Amino acid sequence: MQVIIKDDFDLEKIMNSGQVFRIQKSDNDSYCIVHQDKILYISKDGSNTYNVSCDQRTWNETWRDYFDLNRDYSKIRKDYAGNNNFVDVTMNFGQGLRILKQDPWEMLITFIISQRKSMKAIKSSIDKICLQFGVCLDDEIYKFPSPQNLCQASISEIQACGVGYRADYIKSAAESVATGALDLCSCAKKDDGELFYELCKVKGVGTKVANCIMLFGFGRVGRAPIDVWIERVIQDEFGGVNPFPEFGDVAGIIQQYFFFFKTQNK
DNA sequence: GTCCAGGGTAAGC
DNA sequence: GCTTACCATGGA
Repeated sequence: MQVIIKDDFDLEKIMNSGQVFRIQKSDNDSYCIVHQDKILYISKDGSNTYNVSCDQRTWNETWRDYFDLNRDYSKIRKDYAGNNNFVDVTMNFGQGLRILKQDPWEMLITFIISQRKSMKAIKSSIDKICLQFGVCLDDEIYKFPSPQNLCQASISEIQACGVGYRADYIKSAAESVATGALDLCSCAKKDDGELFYELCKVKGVGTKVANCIMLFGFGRVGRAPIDVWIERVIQDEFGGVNPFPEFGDVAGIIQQYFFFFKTQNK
């Protein structure tokens, strides 16, 4: 089937923006994306036209939301252009980026793993976890393991995926979600403050990781995670003053332009 | 071998 | 409230 996407949409940039670790690029410029129990193969076929492997209904009900296609990113770039050179440069450089709305449970584990790890090392660990504990969906493509799958694993089995001391955190988080002590479904209805508070109760989840889970798993695009790269931006480009409050309810999107620019131009 | 990575926890103050 | 030592491991 074919779909038309007119707004900012660059899968290569999205794949390399540090928010998603479950996109694989194949030789023929086709991307394979795993989301929950679904696989999407998508490739460009014209300026605004894409070939997708799903039907219209699945596209509308699953992937439009996943790609955040109801938000006008070009308008956001236009709204914030012309005030600050660094903002202009990074928005231009990152044109095509979007904030994906991924599975909250997967984001919880993914960003617990992310602490003090490079993006490549994160992807390597996620791949191993899916291979070890996830269900096989298709040829060599594995679902991210469920909370039940993961809390049945031993600490040493989890550690074998290269996560080091984070294995304790992962096990504990999986137990919280599996037992219902942490209900991610009801979390989706909470406001930002309450959701942040709930996530920070999980061992291994602090301010930065909680904001990543909110931004990439709950679509809370007002949240701007501050990691080592963004901290450098604040020091080098804004004189040590956190600029994100001025970007209001799209601070997380601006943050993503900054992060992508910095990590691609190191 | 050395340094850094999308940080957090617990102890100490 | 704010510092600081420590945490395992992969990748450059």
